[in-house]
Amino acid sequence: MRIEDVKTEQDVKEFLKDSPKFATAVYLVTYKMPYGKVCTYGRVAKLIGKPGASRAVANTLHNNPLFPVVPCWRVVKADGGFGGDPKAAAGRRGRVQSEGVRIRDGKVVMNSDVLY
DNA sequence: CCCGTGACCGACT
DNA sequence: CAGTCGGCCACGG
Repeated sequence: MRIEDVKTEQDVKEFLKDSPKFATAVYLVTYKMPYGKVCTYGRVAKLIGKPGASRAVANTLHNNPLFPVVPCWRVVKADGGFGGDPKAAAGRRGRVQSEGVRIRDGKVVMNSDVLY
């Protein structure tokens, strides 16, 4: 299964059939995130029934094998900041901003409107 | 099965 | 409001 052919939720599941259960759940939730919205690592953890696993979520998204099908750039830190390698972080910030999300001091302006 | 590794979080100073 | 601190947890070696 090639990444170019992944176009539906089923395709995503198929592509990740050999991945750990937790990782699959993370990518699936992220896959559903709407354009122009963002979510925090902690919230994603709760959404998949693993409250407290924010770090694990981050580790997982760091190795996103389905970029850009799975919009991992829409997942940010609790304070709206972008973690990881500064270069990559800047790239994700640019994408989020291009989707119309307001950025201030390098961080997403967190509010109920942009929060998924 | 223990251990180190992080794109983290919330509480507290 | 900016740091610090302890706790968290899946994953791979």
